[in-house]
Amino acid sequence: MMSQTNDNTPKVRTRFPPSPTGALHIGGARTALFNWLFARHHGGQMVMRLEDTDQKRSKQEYVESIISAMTWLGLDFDEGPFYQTKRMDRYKEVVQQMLANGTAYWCHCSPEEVQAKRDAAMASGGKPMYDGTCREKGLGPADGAVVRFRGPCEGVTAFNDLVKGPISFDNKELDDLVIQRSDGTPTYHLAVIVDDIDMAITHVIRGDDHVSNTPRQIQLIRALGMEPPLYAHIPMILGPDKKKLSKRHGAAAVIEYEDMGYMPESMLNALARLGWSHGDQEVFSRDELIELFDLDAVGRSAAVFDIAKLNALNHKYIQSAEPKRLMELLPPFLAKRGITDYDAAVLEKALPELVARTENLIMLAEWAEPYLVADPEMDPKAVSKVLQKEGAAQALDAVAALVREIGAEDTGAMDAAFHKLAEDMGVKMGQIAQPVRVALTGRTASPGIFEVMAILGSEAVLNRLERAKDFAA
RNA sequence: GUCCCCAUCGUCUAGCCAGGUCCAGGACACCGGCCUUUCACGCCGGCGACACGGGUUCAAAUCCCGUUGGGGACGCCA
Repeated sequence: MMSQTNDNTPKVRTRFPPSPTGALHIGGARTALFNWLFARHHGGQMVMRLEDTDQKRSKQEYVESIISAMTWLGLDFDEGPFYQTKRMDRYKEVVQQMLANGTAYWCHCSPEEVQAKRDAAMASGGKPMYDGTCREKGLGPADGAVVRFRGPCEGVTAFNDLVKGPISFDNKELDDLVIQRSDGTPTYHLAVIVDDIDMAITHVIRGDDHVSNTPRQIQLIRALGMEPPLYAHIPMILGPDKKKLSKRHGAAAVIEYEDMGYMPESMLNALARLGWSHGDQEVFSRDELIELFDLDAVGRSAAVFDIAKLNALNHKYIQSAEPKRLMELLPPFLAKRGITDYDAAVLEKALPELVARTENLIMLAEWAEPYLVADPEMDPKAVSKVLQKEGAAQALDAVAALVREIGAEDTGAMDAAFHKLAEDMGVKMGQIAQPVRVALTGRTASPGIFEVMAILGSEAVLNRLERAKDFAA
């Protein structure tokens, strides 16, 4: 159904049209992703458009934050960003055209009058709609007048939604909506359809909160003698309480996840799996997503965004990431811990031992710290629980001797030496390894002790062993 | 209120369109075990769902109707 089978079929062009009244949220990002994937999969294009006609709420800083969130996710666009506020003349022109061909009319009803009629309709059990008072009056422009669409009163407006299937609305349910405000600016519906047509959009992929907007937009487009694009309404994303995802649910802005230590590839993967699937596959690279994504595998029901799943994915991605990739993502997180000057070679050596233990970049930085600073902070609990125990000082001395003899870098030999030492001292491995671990890292948890020694190198190991004796009993 | 949409484990979902291979599969989470010098990783196992009621059919998670529940829309917001 979606494949482009003949040359007359226009090339796929999708659009992502956020209104710059806030940061890019999970839901918007998923919409952007689906539009982007669909366009990329079909070798088409995505255009970026900013629906900023609400000049009170739209801000340039939001434009920048939305685009930077998209950049973080790697969602680029082929055209734009276009600003609706820069296309006002065009919208006015279209309104004039509709006024001229009779598909729109001037309405002099005041907002208060209209609202009163709506309330009355609602009170008597009907749908709150404009009653068409000015529809046949043949009025002209006036102070405070708006322009309304002259919608069909009979029949149905139907469309075949690419994810939900056939949907139809009785035209009686649709009232004559305002297309131009009294200040001369266009309303949302008018601006959207003009843009979708002018920008040659072939597929409108958006949240299913727009389903009921669709018949009106189709009518508007037809009133201009044009054919509407195809529509695909994707299910909404809900919070854990099954309500529309919002700030109440904690981090909803995509960009916050960057600061929380998530890799963009994790986020992309998690977003893709919300409402879309490919059999039992859970992990997808960007390229796989492009290759496999299509609208027919998009589900119809709303999905709850589960942070635990994102965590699991992030863990997986960190674990399988190239050290190089991690090293380019890590500096900001290290800097937050005050670590700006460190030996990159040590970090690179440590990384493979650390990744299995962390599910985000914040944790990774935390785990990396003891290897990157000269005197890692000693956890008081670790000191009292391990270092200040009977035999800890002797173990430290014995290990120092081993290091001088074998060198901390020879993991295999050190392993053997530790076992022999434990046997000679008549203690369990843990009674040697734990004091050494605390001495070397300041903590009770770390990678394997031999790996830790190899990462640090003989010199640092000896220094730390010596230093730890001050803490030992 | 009216209209529209949706309904499989706690969560994301496969299966549904082309009914039997499904006493429903995977992933995350959770629980237990193994591994083990710590913390993890990993591995093995467990718990756990077709919203309800009718119908069609030899046979329904799959098709139809209804009920219930949820969501959305009904702006001179987008």
